[in-house]
Amino acid sequence: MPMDKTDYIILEKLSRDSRTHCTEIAGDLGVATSTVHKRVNQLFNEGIIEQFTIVLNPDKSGGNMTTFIGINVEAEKKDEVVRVLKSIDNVLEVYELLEPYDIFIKARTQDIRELKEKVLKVINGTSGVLSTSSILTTRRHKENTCVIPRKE
Amino acid sequence: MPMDKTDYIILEKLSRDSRTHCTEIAGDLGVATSTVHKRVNQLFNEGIIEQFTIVLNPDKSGGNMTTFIGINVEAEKKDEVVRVLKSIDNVLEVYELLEPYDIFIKARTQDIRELKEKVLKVINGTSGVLSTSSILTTRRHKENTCVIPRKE
DNA sequence: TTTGAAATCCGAGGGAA
DNA sequence: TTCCCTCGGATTTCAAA
Repeated sequence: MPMDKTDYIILEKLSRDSRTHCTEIAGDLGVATSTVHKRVNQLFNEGIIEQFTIVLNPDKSGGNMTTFIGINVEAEKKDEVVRVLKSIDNVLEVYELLEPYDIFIKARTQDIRELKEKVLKVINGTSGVLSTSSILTTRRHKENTCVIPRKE
Repeated sequence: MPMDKTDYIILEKLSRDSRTHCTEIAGDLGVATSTVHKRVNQLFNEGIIEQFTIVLNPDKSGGNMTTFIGINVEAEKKDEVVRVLKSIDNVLEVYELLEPYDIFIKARTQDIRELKEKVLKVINGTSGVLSTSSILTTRRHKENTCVIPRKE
């Protein structure tokens, strides 16, 4: 079933603060609390909401160094390399692409030392990896998790 | 004040599901509910927890095409370009770096058409932008928001 | 700081429109 | 579907250790 304007508003509010009470959302929308409650459950059961989570401040927790790494691999070992990459905590994102790399990842570490120890060393020690190319960032200006759908 | 093991466990549980009841966490930890409640508030007030949010399934909401774009700009116009980039909904992340680009961004769109219309057109129409280089991805294997700190 | 109890408020489910 | 209502349970606060 397709989402309507009410769903978009719910998603937008939850995205801003997932602790927002159904009561409050219902008040803003002018509908019953139980209606919002059911909508949220539906959105979750349909998989539109993947999960409720928290965003940690990297400066104060796991580290604030972001590095993007392009990886070229032997074609037949790509799936295995992807599996290894996904298992590394410091590797937050893993993508497949056509060129100029086979795989592209985003790593988050405390510093260069941790990047080398926990990420690069593991990658370069993985069978099938031909080459890596790191793009080190110096500052993070924005980091959102998803595009909030427009309320058409 | 530094985080202890209890805090790490709370963060890990909330990260998995931010709707987890304080009661449940308290039960697992063997402490009082009010203790967990206070800890969570502290973590939030100290800014360690940046926000409570939801993760949307890109396939079913805003789009599932991820593109990384390297941008070179005139040095004196960098800040202004960053400001423009941050304001684009489809640009989820914005980083500064030294080389081979001045700015590196992650964009999320429904398709290539939207990428061109809502992202590339805007970027190339921004004063100070010298060149852009797009890395198109074909598949998303993993996408986490943050490294969950280890319970030392 | 943690706790335990008290009071308020919310979430969850069922039945009617 | 949405709404109303109610019960069980969670959140929140605070005094005491």
